[in-house]
Order: sequence, then C-alpha cells, then structure tokens
Amino acid sequence: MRKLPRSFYARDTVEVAKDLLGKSLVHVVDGVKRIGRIVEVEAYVGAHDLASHSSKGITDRTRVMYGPAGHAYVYLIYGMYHCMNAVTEHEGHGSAVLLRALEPLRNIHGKTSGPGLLCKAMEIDKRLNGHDLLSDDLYIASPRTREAFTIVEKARIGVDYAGEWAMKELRFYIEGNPYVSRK
DNA sequence: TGCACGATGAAC
DNA sequence: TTCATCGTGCAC
Repeated sequence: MRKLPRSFYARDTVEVAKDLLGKSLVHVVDGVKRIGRIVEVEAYVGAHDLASHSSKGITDRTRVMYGPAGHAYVYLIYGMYHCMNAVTEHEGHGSAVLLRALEPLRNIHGKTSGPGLLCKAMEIDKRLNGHDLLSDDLYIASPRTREAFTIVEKARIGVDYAGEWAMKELRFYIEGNPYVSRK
C-alpha cells in the first residue's frame, strides 16, 4: 500500500473523484488499522457548484474546503451523521470529493454504505476536520494490485435544491459493487 | 438572537 | 413516507 501524495489531490476534482475509486481509506485508532476500499464518491467541484458547501463562500464551516488539497473536510449532517470529504485542487478553490461508500477490508464493524454510516464504521468525526491526509493515522492509499472495474456516472444524492447543478452527473461508483449506497 | 433546513439512515 | 436531532447560514 502506497500513501497517495499531495499531488494526487491537487488536480481536477472529477479526475480525483474517479481515481479515488478502488483506493483504500485507512484510519488508525488506538493502534488498530481500520481499512475500507472506496467504492462510491461524489465530486463537489468548487464555489460555483451550488450543491457544494463552498458555494456559501468562506465561513467557519467551509474554511477547510478552501484550504490546501489533501486534507479531510468532516462535517455533521442532520444533527446525527458525519460525512468525510478529501479537499482537492488548489488552495482557495473550495472543492472536495465526498466519500459515500466503502467495501470493508480490515477491522470494520457495521455498515459502510452511505456517507454517515461510513464515518461511523471508520470512527471518523468532526475532530478529524482539517486533518492532513498525508498523516500516519488518517490517509488514503493505493493498493499494490488494482483490479479492473467499470465506473458508473450518476447524479448526486440529496442536492435537489441546487438547480441545474443537481442534475450533473458528479457521483461515481464501481459498477456492480454490492456496497454502493444507491444504484 | 432566532429560525428553517439539510451532501442521512432506518423504521413503518 | 416519516422521523430523529442539531450545527450552520441568513434573515431580522
């Protein structure tokens, strides 16, 4: 397993989103490595994307999204679930990739289909907001062997309020993977 | 200072 | 289809 470098994240958000499929999310808690294979993601491409939190501008909440690439943007949704994103592109752009579903690989307890459950199973919460993804306790790595798969492109979930941006196909998942949250 | 509403998940 | 549950952004 090779940890993804900063340069991986500092690229076009859609490219990063697609390339994150099949990669391994690693979170080390009390010496225990929790590992899941990323099978579903969504791209939030910048401040002009009305579905993106960054479209509100820089606020206390969105500050991390506007920061340098390769950091974790973790927020609370509906008062009960955490969602994790990886910040992309250059500082000030306000873009990120939301991790929506994982395939459990090691030390995962509970469901990992859906952004809220994914964070719960990986023990990711707001304390990790702004955390460097090149750290040793939270990072994304490239498996030694990459198996072939087909990427499906669909509209994002739960962003109906975003007008034309709601219809854009910025959700990507591995075709046929049973852990994808919604086909 | 107050209030409406989510990048959700599970039950009914 | 409904509900749990609360931080955030924006209106007053």
